Amino acid sequence: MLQYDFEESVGYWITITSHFYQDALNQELIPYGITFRQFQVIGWLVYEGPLSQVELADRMMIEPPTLVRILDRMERDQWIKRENNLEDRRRKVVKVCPEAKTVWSQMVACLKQLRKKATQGMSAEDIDTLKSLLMQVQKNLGVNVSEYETA
Amino acid sequence: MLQYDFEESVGYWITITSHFYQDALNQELIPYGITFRQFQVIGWLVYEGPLSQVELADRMMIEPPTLVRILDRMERDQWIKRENNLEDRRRKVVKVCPEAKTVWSQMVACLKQLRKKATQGMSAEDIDTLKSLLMQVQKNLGVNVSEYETA
DNA sequence: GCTAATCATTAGCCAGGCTAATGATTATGG
DNA sequence: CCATAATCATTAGCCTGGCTAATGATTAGC
Repeated sequence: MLQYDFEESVGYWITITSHFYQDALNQELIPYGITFRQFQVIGWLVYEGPLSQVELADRMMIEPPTLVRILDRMERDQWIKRENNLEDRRRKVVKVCPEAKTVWSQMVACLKQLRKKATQGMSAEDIDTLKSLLMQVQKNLGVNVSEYETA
Repeated sequence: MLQYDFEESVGYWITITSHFYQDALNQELIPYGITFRQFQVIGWLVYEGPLSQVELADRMMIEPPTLVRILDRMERDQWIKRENNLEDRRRKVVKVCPEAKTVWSQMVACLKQLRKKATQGMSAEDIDTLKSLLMQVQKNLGVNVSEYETA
C-alpha cells in the first residue's frame, strides 16, 4: 500500500531525464562562469531583443523580485545592462552587453553539441514522437483533470 | 548565428515539461508542508527501508553535507528520526516516523492522480514509447559522445 | 598498534525562490 | 484637472538547497 512504483511513472522518467540534461548543461556552462538562470536571461534577450523586467520575469516564469537579484549579479559580471526607458520612466530595459554576445554564440555551439549527444542513435521520427508526447504531457498538466473526467 | 532554435531542442522540451511536472507536484505537496527533496527522502526510505546518510545522499545524488540540513529540517518537523547504529558507531540510520507513513500513502494517491492527469489521452503504447525514448536520452547523456562518434 | 579511510557534522559561502512593503511614475475615472 | 488606482523596480526579510573544506569520532587495514 505504501509503495509507489516510481519506475512506472512518467513523472519520474521526465524528472530524472531532465536532471541529467540539466547537469550536462551546467557542466557546459561552468567554463563561462554562468548559471542556468543567467543563461536563460541571455537566451531570452537574444531571442526577443531588449525586454523590461516584468516581461522577462514573465517569460522565465519567476517573480520580479527573484529576477532583480539575478540581474544584479549579471550586471556586476558585465553580462547585461539596465537602461532607463524614456517613454515610461518606471520601466528599465534589459539589454545584453556586446561582449556577452560573443560568448553566447560559443554557448549555442555547446548546446547543439549537447543536443546531438542526447539524441544519438535516434531517428528524426523518434525525435518528433518524443516531442509530441512531451507536448501532450505538458498540455495535460496545464488543464484541470476534472474537466477531462466529466468529458 | 546568435539565434538558437530552442523550440527544436529536445533539451528544451524535456526541461519545460519537467518544470511543469515539478510545479504540479509541488502544488500537491504544499498542503503537507513538504518540499520535493523531503518527499524524495521519504520515498527512498519507504522504498528501501532505513538507510545511512551516505547511502541516502548517494541515491539522491547530492553531497552528504547537503543532506544533513535537509534531514535537520525533517527531524524538526517529525518526518524522520536518526538512530545510532550499534554495529558501526560512526553511522546513523535514518528512519521514517510512523505518522509520516500515513501522510505518505495520501501523497502516493496524489501522485497517481497526477500521473493519470499527465497521461490523459495517451495509449499504453504511447507511454511505453515515451519511456523508452527518455531512457535512450538518459543513456546518451551518461556516456561520452566521442565514444559514439568513433563507433 | 598506527595510519588511513569513512561517517556525520559544522562553518562558510552562494544562487535562487517567495511575500510584503515602498517609492516613483503613469493611467484612469469622475 | 486632480485624486485614486495600477504598474514597475526595488528592498527587506525569510526560506530551501547546493557546494567545498575542515573537524571529531570511529572503524578498517596493514
